[in-house]
Parts: sequence; structure tokens; C-alpha cells
Amino acid sequence: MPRPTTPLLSRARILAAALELVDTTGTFTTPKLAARLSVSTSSLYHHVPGGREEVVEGLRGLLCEGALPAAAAPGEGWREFAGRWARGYRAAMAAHPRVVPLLTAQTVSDPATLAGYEALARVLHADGFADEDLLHAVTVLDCLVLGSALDAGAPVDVWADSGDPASALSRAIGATRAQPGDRSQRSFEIGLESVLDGLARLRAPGRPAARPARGGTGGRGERGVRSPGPP
Amino acid sequence: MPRPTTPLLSRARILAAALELVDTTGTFTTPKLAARLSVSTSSLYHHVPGGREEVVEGLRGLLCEGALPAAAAPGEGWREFAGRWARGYRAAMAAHPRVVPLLTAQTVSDPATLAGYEALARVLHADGFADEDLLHAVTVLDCLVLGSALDAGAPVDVWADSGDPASALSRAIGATRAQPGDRSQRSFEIGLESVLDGLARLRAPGRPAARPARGGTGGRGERGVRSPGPP
DNA sequence: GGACAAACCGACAGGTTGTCGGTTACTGTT
DNA sequence: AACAGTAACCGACAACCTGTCGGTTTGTCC
Repeated sequence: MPRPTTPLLSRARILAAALELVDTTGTFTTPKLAARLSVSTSSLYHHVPGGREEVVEGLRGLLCEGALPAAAAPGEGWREFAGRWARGYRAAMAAHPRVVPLLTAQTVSDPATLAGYEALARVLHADGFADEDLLHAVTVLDCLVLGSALDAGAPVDVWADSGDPASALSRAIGATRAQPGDRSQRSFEIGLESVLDGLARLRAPGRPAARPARGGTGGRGERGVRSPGPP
Repeated sequence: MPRPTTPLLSRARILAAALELVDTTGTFTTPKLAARLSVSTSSLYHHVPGGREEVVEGLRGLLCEGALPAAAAPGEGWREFAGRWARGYRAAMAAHPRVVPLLTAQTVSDPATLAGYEALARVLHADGFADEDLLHAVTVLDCLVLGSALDAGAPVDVWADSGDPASALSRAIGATRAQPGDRSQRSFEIGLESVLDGLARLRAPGRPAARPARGGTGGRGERGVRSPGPP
């Protein structure tokens, strides 16, 4: 078939089909993507010259585009922003868990994702994180999000020795199954609150970790009272 | 060539060559592995019937074998053990960063690794973690280790917009470069201490995070005093 | 109208995974 | 000591994936 009157493909259509392909089958190959679009494999390269790698990176962009906050809301402190950042990032990944292993296999180049990291760094800087601590703070949040995104895609049973009652892990898995809500997300929340507390101590090493108790006045109350950065 | 007098291959030789291949080239294919062993590709399947996937899983075993502690030392509390567990796990991965993306692309089945998770669960259980919290604790540690292992393999410059001085991230990267020691590992330590503090609060929700000073009485003494989980 | 780029296709080269049959060496049994 | 049966190697091959190239037609711009 020669050039069609109205184009069959576009970058957006290709990425959407790729996301659907990975979501449903868990695999990603260019022939299968082309078949899903009723198109020959070689046609993809007109719209995605970088081939497979560029498509995967495009998926990263698709997931991160609206998920990573770009700037702190008025009056929003670093803690709330970092929480929003990490939760948004993880939610975007966890919504498409089978994409995550593809993303962890190649380095980040998607502009939206990079802008998201830069935005986090700006907020942390503005709220008093020292330059020598800032990258560590970003990295810790990044590790937790990525790790949790991988976890979200893994079946729990991976760790279970066929339900052996003598296994502490199997019993814990049974107890966790009875809980409401998403198992992986609950773990993430525990880790995130822990890390945010730890970063608060990193930011202000002098003071004790005066974090309001659960269900107390809430972290929001600290908004705006931030002291300037450490000397 | 027919069957040789002395075997050319063994599972151990194959795994060692595979590790070296991934460490040095960052790629893993069966033809390249076979070439490195001066053997035909099909010969590998006599010693590794599961093919590529089994080799990768074997690499996981190779890394985790001696790295994951099997039981708490006498008098060692859950916090020390969990720290040892996470540090050992991460160190094993970070020593071979290019293997990690291969591992995150397939589910765990290696017995040594699974035994490592079970050991962690046993210690947490023995030291008072409730069954409904235990899996979350394991998961948070797992996420942090895996995320950090991925981070250890990624070049820092991934996040740097070509050293733009207006970028908060670039400045932070510059400041971090001046620090001694391994950047990724320092981030991991910050995250790990944060998470251990958070898990201590999870274990004993009532009391403040009374973390025993290093070299203190040890957590074992507290065994059994934990209050029940949240309502 | 004519040159040029854009979008599709088929064909193909090169590489990866895994299977199968063939050949020879070891092992255990009688 | 003969003789199965198994183990370890190889070459060949089928199926798949990635990416390139030339060919054909349509749209666009001067």
C-alpha cells in the first residue's frame, strides 16, 4: 500500500497502542505493536525514528506527563510537595505495573520526567535543603517510588512457599490479604511517611524529629513555618 | 565435536561467565555467553535446561547466596538484623549494578533469595511485629533496596540538564560530587535509617520511637511486650 | 506543473531463543 | 568384558525481534 490519503499513524496513536499492548499482554515487541495498529512494522519508524527504545521512553512520558507536580502550590511546604510528588509518581507507575520493568531497563531521557525531578529539587532548595543533601533526598524518594512500583506489579505469592504454615512469611501474607485496600500501596505509605520524617531530620539536624502523632494535628499545620536552611 | 573426556561446562562455570559478561558488557545473550565459554549455544541447555531465564535467576542466586543473613546473631534485635539484611542485600546488588535490570524484569524464584526473605520475616515476627504489619515491613525494606540497587547503576548525569547553572538539580549534583564516598550508598543509608525508624514506630505504635542507642541493651529483651496492632 | 518530502509497504540482513537429531564418551549391570 | 543407557558436545534449523533500504503513491510548496 502506498501513502494513504489520511495518515494511519501518529506518535500519539503508537504510544497509546503500545501502552495497551503492555498493559494487556505484559510484553512489548515492534511486530506485535504494528499488528495492533494494522500496519507494517517498518511504518512505525516514520513516527518514532528511535525505534523500540524511543517508544518505551515515550511510555515513560505518557505516564509521567500529568503525574509529577510542577511546582509547589501557594503556601505548600516541602513535605507536602514531596508527598504529592512521590504519591503521584508511584500512582502513575502502579496504574501500569507491567510497564515498569521496561522503564527500569533503560535510562531516563523523557523531558517531562526530567522536569519532574527538577521541580522537586527546586522545592526542596527553596525550603531550605542544603545543596549537599538535596540530591540524596531526591534519590531516596526516587528509590522508594521505583521500588514500590516494581513491587506493585509482582504477585504477592512470589514470596510464599506454597502456603507452608511454618513459614513466617506465609502467615504474614495471609494476614495481609485480610486487610482492605491495596497491599502494595499501604506498604508504600508506610515507607513514604518514614522517609519524609527522615528527610525532615536531614533538613534540620538540630531539632528532634517533632512529627505530629498519627491522627493528631496533622502535618499540614506546619505549613509556612519553615525556618531558613541550615548554616 | 562429540562428548569430551572432561566436561567443558558446568552450571557454576556458566553462571560465573554470565556474571562476567553482564558486568563487563552490560548485555546478556545466550550466543555471547556461549562464545565466552568457547562452546556452542545449544550446549548450555544441558546444564541450564531453563535457558536464559534460568541463567538470570541463577545470577540472582549467585549475588544473594552469602549476602542475605540467615538468622539473628545472639542478642541481635530486629533493627540490627534488618539493617544488616538490607545493607548486605543492597551491597550484593550494587557490586554488580548492570545485573539489576535483568533481575527486576523477572519474578523471584531463586531459593537462596526466598530463604533470605523468610529469615527476615522470622526475625521480625520473633521480635514482636504483628502479622498484619510484617509483610509491609518486609516490602518497604525490599523496595528501598531494589530501588537503590537500580540507582547504583544509573549514572548521576541522567538527571543533569547538561550542567545548566539555573538547574537546582545540577547544582545539587555538583555539591554531591564533592562529597567523599559513594553517592548512591550515602542516599541509601539515609533512606534505610529513616525506614528503620518508621518501622520501629509501626511495631510499637503507642510509644515514641525509642530507638536503643547503638550498643544498648538490644531489642531481644523487649520481645513479647509489643502492644496489639492498630484497631 | 514539477520538484520534493511524507507515509505507507515488502524484502531482507543480522541477531536471539530454543529444539532436534547425530556423534562420542562415561557409567552401571550382568 | 560386553552392552545398554545416559551425558555432553555439535550443527542445523525454525521462529521471532530489530532495524534498514528501495519502491510506490500522495500531499505540499514554489
